[in-house]
Amino acid sequence: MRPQSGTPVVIGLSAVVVGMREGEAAVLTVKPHDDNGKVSALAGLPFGPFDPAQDRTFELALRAFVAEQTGFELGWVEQLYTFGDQGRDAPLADVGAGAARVVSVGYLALTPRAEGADTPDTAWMPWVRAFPWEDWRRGRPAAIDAVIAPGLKRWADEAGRGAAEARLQRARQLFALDGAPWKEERVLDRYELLYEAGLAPEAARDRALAEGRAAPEPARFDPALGEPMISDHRRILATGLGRLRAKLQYRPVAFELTPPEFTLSALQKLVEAISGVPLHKQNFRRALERTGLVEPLGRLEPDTGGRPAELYRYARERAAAGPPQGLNLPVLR
Amino acid sequence: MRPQSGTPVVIGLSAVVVGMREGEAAVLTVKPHDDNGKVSALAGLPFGPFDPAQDRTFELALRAFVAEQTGFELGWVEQLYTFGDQGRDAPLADVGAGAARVVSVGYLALTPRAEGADTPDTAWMPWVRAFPWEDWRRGRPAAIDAVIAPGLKRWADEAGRGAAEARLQRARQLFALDGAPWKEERVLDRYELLYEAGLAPEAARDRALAEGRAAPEPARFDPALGEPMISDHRRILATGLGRLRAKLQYRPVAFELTPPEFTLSALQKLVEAISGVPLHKQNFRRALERTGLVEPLGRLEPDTGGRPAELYRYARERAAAGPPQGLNLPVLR
DNA sequence: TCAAAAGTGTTATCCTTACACCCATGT
DNA sequence: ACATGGGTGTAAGGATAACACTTTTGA
Repeated sequence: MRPQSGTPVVIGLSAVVVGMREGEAAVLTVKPHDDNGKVSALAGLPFGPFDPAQDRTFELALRAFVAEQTGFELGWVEQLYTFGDQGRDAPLADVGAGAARVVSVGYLALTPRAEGADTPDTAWMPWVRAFPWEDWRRGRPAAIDAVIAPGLKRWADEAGRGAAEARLQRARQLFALDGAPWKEERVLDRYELLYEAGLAPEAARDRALAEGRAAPEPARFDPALGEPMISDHRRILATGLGRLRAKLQYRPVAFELTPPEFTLSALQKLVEAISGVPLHKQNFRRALERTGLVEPLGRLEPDTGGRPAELYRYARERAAAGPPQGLNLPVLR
Repeated sequence: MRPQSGTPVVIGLSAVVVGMREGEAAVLTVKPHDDNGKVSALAGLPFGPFDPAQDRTFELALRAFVAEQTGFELGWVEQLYTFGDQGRDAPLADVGAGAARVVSVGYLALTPRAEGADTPDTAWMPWVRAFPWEDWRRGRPAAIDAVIAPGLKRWADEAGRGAAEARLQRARQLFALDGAPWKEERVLDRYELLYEAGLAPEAARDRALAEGRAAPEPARFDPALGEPMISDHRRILATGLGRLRAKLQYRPVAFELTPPEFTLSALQKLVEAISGVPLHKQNFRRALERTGLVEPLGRLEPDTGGRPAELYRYARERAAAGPPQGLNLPVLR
């Protein structure tokens, strides 16, 4: 196997680190600065280079640079996806003399300890800030019908004949328009649709860069369309959240985000924060019980504001044994 | 982002191409030959380099070189995993002067047309040949208890105290020993276990290479332990099949493997060939019916050997609409 | 007429969904 | 006593798993 050309490849690693923070699901972000110390206005995911001469595996390299960059030790980690397409502002990097192609390998990491103060360079961002339309916990977000649907409609109308209907169809399916069901795990497809439709500010930026124009002033937080991120990081984040939401349904990943002891309400809040949909209390508990993955400790948590709640722990030993696993989501209403 | 060293990275692409062939699920393999035309004794997956200067996306590069190498046009394609660990015989490649680190991006591809004659260089291999223990269609494979379980037992006994029990536990869960349930989608974990336990010939080879010894004569097909492949290709294959089996249960991927018209029995045979478990006829049909993904054509297929069967087609339009999707597997017995 | 495969009916059981109500604490 | 969450009971409907039987062809 020989490379056909002199263009070198650089492999970058990025991490979607998810944890609970003050009852909200949050991701670890960094404010990148260039070599002159100028700090970017937009946040990014922790990312770093993979050194082919030194790093034995991607995962070890990832753990090392996240610890170095953010002071954070990762627990549960899994590979997400490898991004190599041109034109999504995963652009050229300088390497000695000349430009290199950057390929970035994204990872998803979960941690039960998302505490610790934010520093000037790192912060935990409630991920709903990046994707406000993904939060259905208090019902269908108004912005979907007020802003997103009209925007997509406009975009569909720009297309010729057959294409317009196909675009509308996609919009309907993904954003649950006209009574289509909401599929919470399709986070990436929704983001991609908004990107294609030009509703994500990253799209305009990438187009400008591709055409050699100056990138427009980065847009800031928009309550309907969310907060953009540097490079293709919001896309990687969407990939991670989609994967996490899907995984919730067939693997006991929720427990990678809990402290060692927790109440069932806290667990439910957690699953709701990740999946973005409200759950039916009793059915959630019954489903949990059926899995046998959780064990009451016989002790109470008094700080609930009402009746004290029983504390539970995750019975990890039983996770491997039982036939099925993973929670399912008895959606409320 | 700057590379820390002078070691270059080369990106390779590999494809797990799955199709039905004479009623069996098969993967497309190539017999690699070196520059002198000497052909390897072992089969490999189609693989090729990614050219950072020419190729816009991984997927386009993949389609191009698979077509070139095997004459095959791919249909449905999805990225599997990116393999970059050292020591799994994804070893160094020659690049001009000096060695490069090879990172390989694996893809899964499905095709309804696995016909066409084998050539000297390419062949469709029934994938059960690589993983005989994965075929439970005619009941629990005898080799599991006769060969694999004792082998794993020996391996566990080599470990000290606590470790031995952990190894046994893993073996029990993955290979359904002592009444543990069989989880058909854990193809990769099972292969990895066999590799760690030294029951896959690839392990001895990789150890020899890592220690600078000559690689042992490649072992050939073993009816219990399967047929090894070059490099880490059997691992990539296991990743692909595990993914495919899992996906069967929540996405309508089975139809990417069918011809445009098919009988329900043929579809059932197909799902059984992929998942490796026997299915309950009527419950399979009922489940299918519920999804509404399939439409009778009102015509019959006479060549069944018994009563003619009704022909169906996949109603792709309906796939996007309906709430759930994917078949589930009503396992027989 | 018989083998071979296609195709159906029926039931018990379990899971899911949904409704409504009771319990224990702090103020 | 009442507000605030924690924590049940129960019943309808639907999905699953398992049973065995009928139908239609070719040899």
